[in-house]
Amino acid sequence: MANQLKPPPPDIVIGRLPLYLRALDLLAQEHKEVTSSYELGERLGISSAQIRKDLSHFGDFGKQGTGYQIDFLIGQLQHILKLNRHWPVVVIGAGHVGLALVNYKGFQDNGFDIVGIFDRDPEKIGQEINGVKVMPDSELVTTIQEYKVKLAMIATPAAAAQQSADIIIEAGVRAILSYAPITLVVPPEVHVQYIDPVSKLQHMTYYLEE
Amino acid sequence: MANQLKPPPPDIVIGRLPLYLRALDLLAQEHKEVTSSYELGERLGISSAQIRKDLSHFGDFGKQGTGYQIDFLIGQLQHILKLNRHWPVVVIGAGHVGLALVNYKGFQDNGFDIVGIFDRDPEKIGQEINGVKVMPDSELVTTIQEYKVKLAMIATPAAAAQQSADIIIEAGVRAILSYAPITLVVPPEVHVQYIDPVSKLQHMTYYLEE
DNA sequence: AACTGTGAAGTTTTTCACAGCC
DNA sequence: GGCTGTGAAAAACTTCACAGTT
Repeated sequence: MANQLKPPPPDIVIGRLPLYLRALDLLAQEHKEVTSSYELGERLGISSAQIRKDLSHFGDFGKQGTGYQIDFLIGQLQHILKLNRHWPVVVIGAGHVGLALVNYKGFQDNGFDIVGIFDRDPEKIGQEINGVKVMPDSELVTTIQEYKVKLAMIATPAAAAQQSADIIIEAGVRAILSYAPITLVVPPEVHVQYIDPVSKLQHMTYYLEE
Repeated sequence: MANQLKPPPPDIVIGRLPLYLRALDLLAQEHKEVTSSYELGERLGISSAQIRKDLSHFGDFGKQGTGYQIDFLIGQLQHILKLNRHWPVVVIGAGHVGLALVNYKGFQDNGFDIVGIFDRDPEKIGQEINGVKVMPDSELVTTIQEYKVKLAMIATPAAAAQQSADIIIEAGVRAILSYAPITLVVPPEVHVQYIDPVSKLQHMTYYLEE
């Protein structure tokens, strides 16, 4: 008999779930109780078929003729993405980018708790931003272990990013959001996402007329 | 006779060109003169075949047996992406995110000149960050027209983002990098890219163990 | 020997279109 | 009538593999 293991949902599908969640949160704020793949699709600029197929990887969340119960679907997506808990996060690098991250309200609002920001420059140690004290790199490993931190944001110069990544992975970090414009080399069990506004601007200049 | 129009290069390919450019810039800084699709691929975690195919949409830039002349390829990519000039950019919203953008060195280093940052809050007007004065929204349209600004970064709260987009598009902006966590509705000739660190973290928590 | 450029093959992703249910 | 879930079809994207050039 053939092996009937379902393939895991594609990563590209996982990446869209946060968008669905955002749109659903907005609908809930508008006191709507039910929505459809058509309404969601229109709000997100995505086809309704794609939304239905994406969700079908995880279960039958809708009702034919009716659509999706918004509260219920939010709960399901939060469960799938493991968002029904708080996640401690560390920020590496206390330059302009690192400080902006600590100041950004969106993390706290969505259950990502910044438990520390770290820098190798002694000048920066001790200052407090948004209730978080800048600590020396020497405390990085103990902090990660103490809070069982799995998530980190790297906001160091490019030259320091790989070294930082090596240290925090060794200490237990398993997912990195990097603002440094270099490709990090990490073991396969570690996930990395990049944010590079310059690359996104350069992508769009292609389409601009001179 | 059949119509022999080549299809335009896929958008996903355009999106990788800035990465290639970054890797090439690094190689040039290391005083290397020649590279190969294999070396580039290894540095970027991309297959060599994909790099060759991507580049082949725009011309024959390499030499068989040798590889790619780094300076030459940098020049070609800059030309393709229209980076052999400076681009004026406006920032909408002078909160933490907007201010961090004005402070970020990467834009200036890559030819993106922030010519103004705007806010509707009178309290914020007049302060100067990194040589740029915060101006009231009322000066937005005239500034865009004066500098012929085609690129904008939106760093307002979600609730204000669509309205800001409408205004700047009307004034002439054709590409928007939005930090607001909502999908903007824009006419087809306007390009939009989003940066949402929360969504990227949520994408990765899927893969973490509880 | 080393490496490009590229058709062809393979894989992934999206869209279509409709049976089935409310 | 309105909407989901889903096989099947279509489209998009990536990799293979190799002829051709230096």
